[in-house]
Amino acid sequence: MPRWKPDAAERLQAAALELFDEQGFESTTVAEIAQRAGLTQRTFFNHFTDKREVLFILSSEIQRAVVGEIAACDDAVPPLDAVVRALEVVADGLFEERRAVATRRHAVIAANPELQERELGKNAALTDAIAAELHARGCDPDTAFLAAGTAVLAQQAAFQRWTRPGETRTLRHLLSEAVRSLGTIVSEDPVTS
Amino acid sequence: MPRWKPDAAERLQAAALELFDEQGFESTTVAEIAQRAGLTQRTFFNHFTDKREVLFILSSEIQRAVVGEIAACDDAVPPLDAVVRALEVVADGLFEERRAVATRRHAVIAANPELQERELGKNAALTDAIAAELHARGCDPDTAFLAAGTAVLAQQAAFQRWTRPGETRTLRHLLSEAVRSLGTIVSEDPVTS
DNA sequence: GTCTATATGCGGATAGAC
DNA sequence: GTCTATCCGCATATAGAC
Repeated sequence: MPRWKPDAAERLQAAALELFDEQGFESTTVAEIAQRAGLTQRTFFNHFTDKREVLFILSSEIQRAVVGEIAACDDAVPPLDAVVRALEVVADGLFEERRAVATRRHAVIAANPELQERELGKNAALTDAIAAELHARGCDPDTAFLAAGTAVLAQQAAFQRWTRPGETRTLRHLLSEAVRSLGTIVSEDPVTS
Repeated sequence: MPRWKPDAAERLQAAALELFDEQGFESTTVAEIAQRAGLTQRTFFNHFTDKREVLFILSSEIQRAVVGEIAACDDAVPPLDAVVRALEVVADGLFEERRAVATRRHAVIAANPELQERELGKNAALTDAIAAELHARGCDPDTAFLAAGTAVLAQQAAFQRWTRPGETRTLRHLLSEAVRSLGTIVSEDPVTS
């Protein structure tokens, strides 16, 4: 019998999500979150550097997974395709089973500018990490940045749809659809043809 | 004879840029900036909501200009092309003559995470404004978001090059080049073909 | 607890426009 | 004269460093 219940970070995230949903991000204190999770404020700050960070518990894991998938991909695969395939694998492996939580989380973030800023930072970090991996695969830096940015943009669009109430299609499906839309949009541009 | 010298905001920005360049963003106080501009700390905060904002004095003007250009564009022009044309006009009209300042500004921002976060926010706001204008022109919201995001991504890549020491090509030229690169990257993706 | 810096609220002064 | 824009002074809340 363990001395403490496991998954402290996950329980803190669940408690935080509930409280942010009920009373808003700003008017919720870290002490409240810890109490609802059956832990102390000190434990909260042991797991997260600040109050916002409790909503981004999966970010680093996602980033590692995506970069790993790209690294494992055959070098002959063109850059954007490599990134999109990686995002699809991660969509199935990490996102699909968490749709309900992701939707509530998305709503909380949409309601608070501070959290939106943090999310933009996470997306930028993901883009940079992907670009670095593409560069390591032999891409020139500019192409790497554009391919990474394009893929993350498609991911954002897909994620936005995926968390809309009533939407039932998988994130993988919506991601493919977003990439196809991008193809249409770009090929319609006279400068590119 | 005016009671005060004109262009208080511009003088504050110039003073701030010098000081941030000399001693860094964090170790420069608002009082110092105001003093170098011949003004007081209170006046600084009358013009800018916080210390970072002094480096983003042109953002709202750029956003208005871009959105205006898109609105003025013929409805038959496809969405991405409309945005790219608008960015090219703004590149010539607002950026090209400020290359030296923009380069120093870019270096200061690159050296500070807080400023990078603010810049990401400005880019996201620009993307949203562009997407809203495209939507008003009849685009569906998803296409609008993707087209706006794509254009802003190309703009970011072009801007990054434009502010590299030794680079002499115009921002308009680099922007066209980035859009062409995007075309290649996306068309090489099997999902889109 | 003190010191420094950021940021805000409120009032007040003056020049130019009407 | 009144109104508005612009700027200054003072007080203060807040947060972090020491």
